[in-house]
Amino acid sequence: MPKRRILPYVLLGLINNKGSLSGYQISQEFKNEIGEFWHASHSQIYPELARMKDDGWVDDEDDGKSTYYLVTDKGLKVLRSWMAEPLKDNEESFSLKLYFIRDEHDPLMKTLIEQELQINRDKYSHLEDRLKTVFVDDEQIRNNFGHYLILTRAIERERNHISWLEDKL
Amino acid sequence: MPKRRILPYVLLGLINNKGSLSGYQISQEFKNEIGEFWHASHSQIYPELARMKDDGWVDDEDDGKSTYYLVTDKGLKVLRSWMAEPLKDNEESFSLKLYFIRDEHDPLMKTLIEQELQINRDKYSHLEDRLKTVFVDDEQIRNNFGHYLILTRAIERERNHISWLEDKL
DNA sequence: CAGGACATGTAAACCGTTACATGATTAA
DNA sequence: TTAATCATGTAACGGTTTACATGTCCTG
Repeated sequence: MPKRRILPYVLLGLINNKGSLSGYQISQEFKNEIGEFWHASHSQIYPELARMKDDGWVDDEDDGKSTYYLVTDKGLKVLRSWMAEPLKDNEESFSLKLYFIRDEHDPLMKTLIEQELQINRDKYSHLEDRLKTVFVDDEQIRNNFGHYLILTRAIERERNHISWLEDKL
Repeated sequence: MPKRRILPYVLLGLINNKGSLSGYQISQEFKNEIGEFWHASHSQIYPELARMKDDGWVDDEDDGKSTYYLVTDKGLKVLRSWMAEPLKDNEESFSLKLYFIRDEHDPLMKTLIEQELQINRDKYSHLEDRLKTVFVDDEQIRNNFGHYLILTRAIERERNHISWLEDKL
């Protein structure tokens, strides 16, 4: 399977979050929190917006200074359908999709958190197994100390993430 | 500046950790913990190993079945020099470099943790500032609930990471 | 003896960054 | 008035993935 292009969904989500945005404004958005999970340079953004307009996902309004884009009904459907797709293994998708939820009571939120919880519980138990099988004795730890550290760190990170997710449910 | 190629350093670090590895074994390694931070497919690994051999970073030994690679003195210097470079903003480099530290008492460990701590304290205070400026009232939170969640989650993640780093020092 | 794992290699496609360009507006 | 920011666009380059290829070895 080809690597899933998610840039168009990110753009849809950003525009939808703010109501309307210009290409330049989108490029500025990536300096904020969204930039923790995704980034795109202006040379990607402008052509992508043009393609999205061709596909009828967005409309544009030009005020003479900038071209502002708005999500169409079709675009909103595309966005929601992407957001409703089951999460894959990567945490970025979870964060991105969560970021694009505006309404406190959107039912998608619970689904997302439950999916992420499942993924992370599996990962957690996998990491614990690895710790037990790879580091059977102290010598293993002493001779691969960095590996030991990042593994225990990963376990602690998962634990922290899981308890946050449980708390939000 | 061109995007820094770190694949050769990752290969050096992996081979150095295990003593010797074949291309195939390296591709399998990415299924383990290292895969959390970096991945490469075999179509990248084999040509890269050939280049590294040309550059004298590794030697190879063929047992008829597989070609095993070993880090040369020159390769070890290259690896250590990369590991000693100041960390940039991304956590992957920290994890990778830590992973490549075998000896519990390697002085590089303290330096790495201190650098990572500095980076994360800065990030933490930046995120706290963002929270204060973006979410000034409850209405902001209600209307951008996903954004609010991922921001508070990011803050909690940093807090957890920072206290782990402090603990290890 | 067939299917899966081992083992290595190259070519094409894809996606993203950097660099190259241009011009308007605004603040020092 | 000049440097920075706003604003948009395209071309070249580079790194990674996917697909195409091939052959061996081992296990059920």
